[in-house]
Amino acid sequence: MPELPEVETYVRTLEPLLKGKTVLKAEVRWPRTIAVPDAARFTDLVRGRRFASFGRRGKYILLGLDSGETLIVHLRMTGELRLHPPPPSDPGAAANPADKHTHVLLALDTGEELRYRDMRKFGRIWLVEDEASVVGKLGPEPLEEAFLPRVLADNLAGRKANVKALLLNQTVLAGVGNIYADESLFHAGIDPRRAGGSLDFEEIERLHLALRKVLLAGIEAQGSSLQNYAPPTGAKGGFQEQFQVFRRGGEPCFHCGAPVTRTVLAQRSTHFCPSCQS
DNA sequence: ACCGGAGCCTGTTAGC
DNA sequence: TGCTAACAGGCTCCGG
Repeated sequence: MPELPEVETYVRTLEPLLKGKTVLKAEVRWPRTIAVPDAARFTDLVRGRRFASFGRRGKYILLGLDSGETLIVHLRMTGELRLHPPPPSDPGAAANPADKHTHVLLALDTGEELRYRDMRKFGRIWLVEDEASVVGKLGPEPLEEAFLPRVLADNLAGRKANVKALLLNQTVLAGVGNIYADESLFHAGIDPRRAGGSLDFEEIERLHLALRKVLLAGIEAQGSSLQNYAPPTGAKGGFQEQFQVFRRGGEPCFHCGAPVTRTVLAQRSTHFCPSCQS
C-alpha cells in the first residue's frame, strides 16, 4: 500500500514522536510478522533499546537503535504503525486494547505503546545489524541527486517487460508502487504497455522528470489516503486529489477528454489515457 | 538474467 | 438480503 511518499511521511511523523524513547517490553502476536530474527529473539533483543535515528530506503522504514542495530519495517499493503497514549490511571476510564489485527506491541518508557497493525499480514519487520542485508538489493533512490536520466536508461536498457512492471520492480528503482507508477507514466506521456527497452532517451528523460515531480508532489501532500493508509498521527494525506489516471478507469482524461483505460499489467490494475500516452 | 504467474492474507465492494 | 467473485498503495518464490 504505502509507496515512497507515504513511507517518507511516516518517517517524518515518527521521528519527533519516538526519538529518545526506550522499549521496555515487546510482544509478538503473529510471529511471521518478524522476518529476522525469530520472534522470541526479537522480543529479547529489542528490550531496553532506545530509538536513535530515523530514515527510509525505498518503501522500508529504518529505525536506528542505540545498540547500533536497525529496526526495519515494511508496511506492504495494509500495515500501519501507531503510537498509543498511556492507559488512563483512572481504573474506571476506557482503556484502548489492541484489536485482532495488531501483531506487534512495543511498550515504551513513556507509558506509550507503539503498535504494528496489519489487516492482511503481508508486512514484515526485521531487526538486523547490517541494513544492507534487507535493503541492499534495492535500485536507486529516485529523489537523490545520483538518480540521473542515464541511470534510469541503464536500468531499462534491453528489458522486454513492460515499463509499468519495471517501475514496480524495486531493483530497477526503489519506492515506486502502483499509484505513482501510473501517475508518472501519464505525466511522461508514455504508454505503460511499452517494453522498457523500447523507450528512447528523450522519453526516459521525460519519465525521469515525471517520477521526481510526482513523488515530490506526493510528499508535499503527505501521501495519498485511500482505504488503508493514513499517517501515524494528524492530517491524512491528500495526493489522491491530484490523481490524473489512478482509479479513474472510464472517466474522461483531464487533458484530452478521452476515457481513461483500465487494464492489468504485472498482475496490477493499470490506468492510462490511450490518447495522451503513447 | 529475465519474465510471468501463484501464493501470501483479510476485508470491502460490485454484480447477480 | 444473500451469495460469489473481483479487487486492494507489495513482495517472494518458482518454473520456463
